[in-house]
Amino acid sequence: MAETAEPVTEYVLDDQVGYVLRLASQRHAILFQKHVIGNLTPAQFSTLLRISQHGAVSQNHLGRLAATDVATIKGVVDRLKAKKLIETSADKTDKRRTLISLTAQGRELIEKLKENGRDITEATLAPLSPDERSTLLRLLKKIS
Amino acid sequence: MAETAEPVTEYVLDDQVGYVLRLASQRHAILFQKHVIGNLTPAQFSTLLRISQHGAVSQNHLGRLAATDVATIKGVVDRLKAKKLIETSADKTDKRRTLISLTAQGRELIEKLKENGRDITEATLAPLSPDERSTLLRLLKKIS
DNA sequence: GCTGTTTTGTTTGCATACAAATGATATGAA
DNA sequence: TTCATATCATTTGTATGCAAACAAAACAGC
Repeated sequence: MAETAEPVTEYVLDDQVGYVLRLASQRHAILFQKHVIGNLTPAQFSTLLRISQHGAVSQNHLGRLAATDVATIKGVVDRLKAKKLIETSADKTDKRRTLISLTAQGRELIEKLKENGRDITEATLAPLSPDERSTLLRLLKKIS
Repeated sequence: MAETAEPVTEYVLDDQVGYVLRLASQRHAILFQKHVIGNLTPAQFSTLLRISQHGAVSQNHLGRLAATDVATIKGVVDRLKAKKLIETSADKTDKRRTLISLTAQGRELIEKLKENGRDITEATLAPLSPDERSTLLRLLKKIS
């Protein structure tokens, strides 16, 4: 009953949380792209919603709100600006800052985006029961 | 009791599965980078393990095994080759194919990587009980 | 054998994502 | 006030990740 070195348990890549997180994210990305309006990316979508929630924000602050790196948020902001969904203005009290806010067009889009986001979440969670959905959310938040 | 349009439920970005998947992936990526040996990325790590499991494979097949796009797997293979962990040879029966296999150095690394991978998974899942861990894995696979 | 279709590998373009470094500006403490 | 420190925005470099298009080779059906 002793003797042999117990093989801890075989290492199965498909059972590692990082790998499965990647697979789930991949499927969600496909569904997102399929359903999203305006050719927005997930990063652009989240960023728009954060501005809508928070009002005018600096770029760095916006990055923190949307869990996006400073180097990455710049590109996102540039592209949203090119799409005329956001606009920038100088912060009078702090010359380092650029205030970012929604354009009229951006504000108009927000409600549609929320509806859109619900559809995307629904499609992603379709294989799960209501209980499983809340459990998944709870556990994902716990490891975040 | 009727009259007003029921607000479906407010749209809370932090409760959308896509956003939370991204947050969980971010934390995992940080832990991965902190613990991994040889400066491997998650993609490089998975790819090495797949070659180890499967033996010599073509590049496209390897991409499918590791859930990595053909355009992406090329870069991963290039970098693993530059690190001298894998090597390529011509497929005699199919001139289109390049067979990819581990080098001696790559084979040597595999067992350490499995140990390493267990540590990374453990760190990522640390906030969860054993039951919660298997539930999370099960639900993630279900939406993949 | 021919031919239409697939598969394989490559390249380009776009969009995250993060580390690290830099310059400009703010701010707090000496 | 001045100086060390912190914050803001930007830039560079590296690595995924996917769409689209391409040439070469293989294959399936006739």
